[in-house]
Amino acid sequence: GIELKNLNFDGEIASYLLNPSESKYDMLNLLNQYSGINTSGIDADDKNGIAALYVQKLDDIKRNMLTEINKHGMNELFEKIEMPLIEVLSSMECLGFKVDAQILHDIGFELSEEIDKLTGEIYDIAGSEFNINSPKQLGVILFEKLNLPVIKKTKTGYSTDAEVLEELSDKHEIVDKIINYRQLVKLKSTYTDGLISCIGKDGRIHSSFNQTVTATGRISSTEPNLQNIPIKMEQGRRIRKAFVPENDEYVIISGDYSQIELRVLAHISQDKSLINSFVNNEDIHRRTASEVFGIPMDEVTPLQRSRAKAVNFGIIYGQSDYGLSKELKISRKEAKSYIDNYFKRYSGVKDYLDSAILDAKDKGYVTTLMNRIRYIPEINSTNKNVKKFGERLAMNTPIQGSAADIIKIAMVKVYSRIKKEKLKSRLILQVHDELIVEAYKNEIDYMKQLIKSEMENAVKLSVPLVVDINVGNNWYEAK
DNA sequence: TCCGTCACGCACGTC
DNA sequence: GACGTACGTGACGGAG
Repeated sequence: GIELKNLNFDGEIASYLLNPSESKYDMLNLLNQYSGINTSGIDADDKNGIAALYVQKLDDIKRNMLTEINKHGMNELFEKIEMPLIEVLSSMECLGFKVDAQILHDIGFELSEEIDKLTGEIYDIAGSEFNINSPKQLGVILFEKLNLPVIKKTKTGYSTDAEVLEELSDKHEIVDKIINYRQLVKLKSTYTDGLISCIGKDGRIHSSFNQTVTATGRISSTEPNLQNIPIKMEQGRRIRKAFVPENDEYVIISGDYSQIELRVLAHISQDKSLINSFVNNEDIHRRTASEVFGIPMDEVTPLQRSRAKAVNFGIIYGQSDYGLSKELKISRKEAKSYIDNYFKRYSGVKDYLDSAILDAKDKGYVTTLMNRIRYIPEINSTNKNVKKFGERLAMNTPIQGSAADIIKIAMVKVYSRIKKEKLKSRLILQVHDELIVEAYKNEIDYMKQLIKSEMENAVKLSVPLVVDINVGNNWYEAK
């Protein structure tokens, strides 16, 4: 019942923009960095004293922070994006997402039955009962009792992750059952039972959205995390059927950016070929396959397209030939040839990625479209692995972070139009490249148009931004 | 000795 | 590349 008004400065957020890698933005920290006073004598447990001092020094802190923000050209990012976003996120938290507990219970019950059945079968095959959830105990069964080959080790013992199990699957009948068991237990514990326990008295789930957690500018979601609800596998995807509108006067509308990160890459690199692909609205992975494998677009096989897709992902992450070879289960040499071919055909991308690394080296940080910064100290490490990691950060952060800038702009615009036009529809969720609106039925067509145009026109790039809109009676259907 | 709390590593869900 | 959560495990400390 209380409306937030006249928010114009938030010290935590200002400080986050000045260094998004910091783990805490508490008052003692801010005093220490921006008030100009010496905080070494302050007792960290004296919360009241710190708060009093913070308020006393607030004018200085604010002025110093704004000076720094100004120096980095982040005025617009701060004033027009992050500050207005506070109210948007607050609204999304308060509204929440209605969840049908019965659907989750039903799915949970099915999962329990299957888990029990698998558990019995696994015990029978193993010849003994043990805790399948314990990697330690599972390791003993697989690698000591059944004598399966050890593929990989962790700090503490045998690795039993999905990649390892995949490789062992044709060596012993127990392995597939364990893979299956793991999937089902994940669904049940995290998504069925986990989500049910988060449903509020109003029948809705109210996640927390944190604006100062990620180093790239993305927002994060906790208690529960609504940004990792299953979608890839049909079995898990059904969880989304439980996310429903308030009542039959509403529907769920989802608007998601098509290939936003590759479009951002096309824009910031100004690579001619990549820009051309998007301007001509081509199937981007098919085009990449055609370039990397040197064949016409209409001769690209499904396998080639899927490999090209992995190459595109790899480019965004700054992935090495080693990383790509593992991803595609091909030799390092073959992976290297894919990447080399890619950079030959998209030389603008290569030049840009090199320049991002140079930026990180001589300025110490990289920036996004809206001048958001991230320091990359790792890049000067004498440890080769740490240095390589820093290089990947330098390549990935401007891409991931610019995409985050763009959807934040869209969120502020969608939210303020809904508010100004007194619409009954409401923005309830963001999942990095997707916005979800609980839309009043009379407003469906209007909202589809509103979401699409505000998202697509959030910024002007050298390539079009394309948004796909879907409507349904639950989150599952709105895809 | 028992029990609760905590930090950590591992595994895995999303974009 | 960016996250958050569940679970098992081992260390720790207070209560009995």
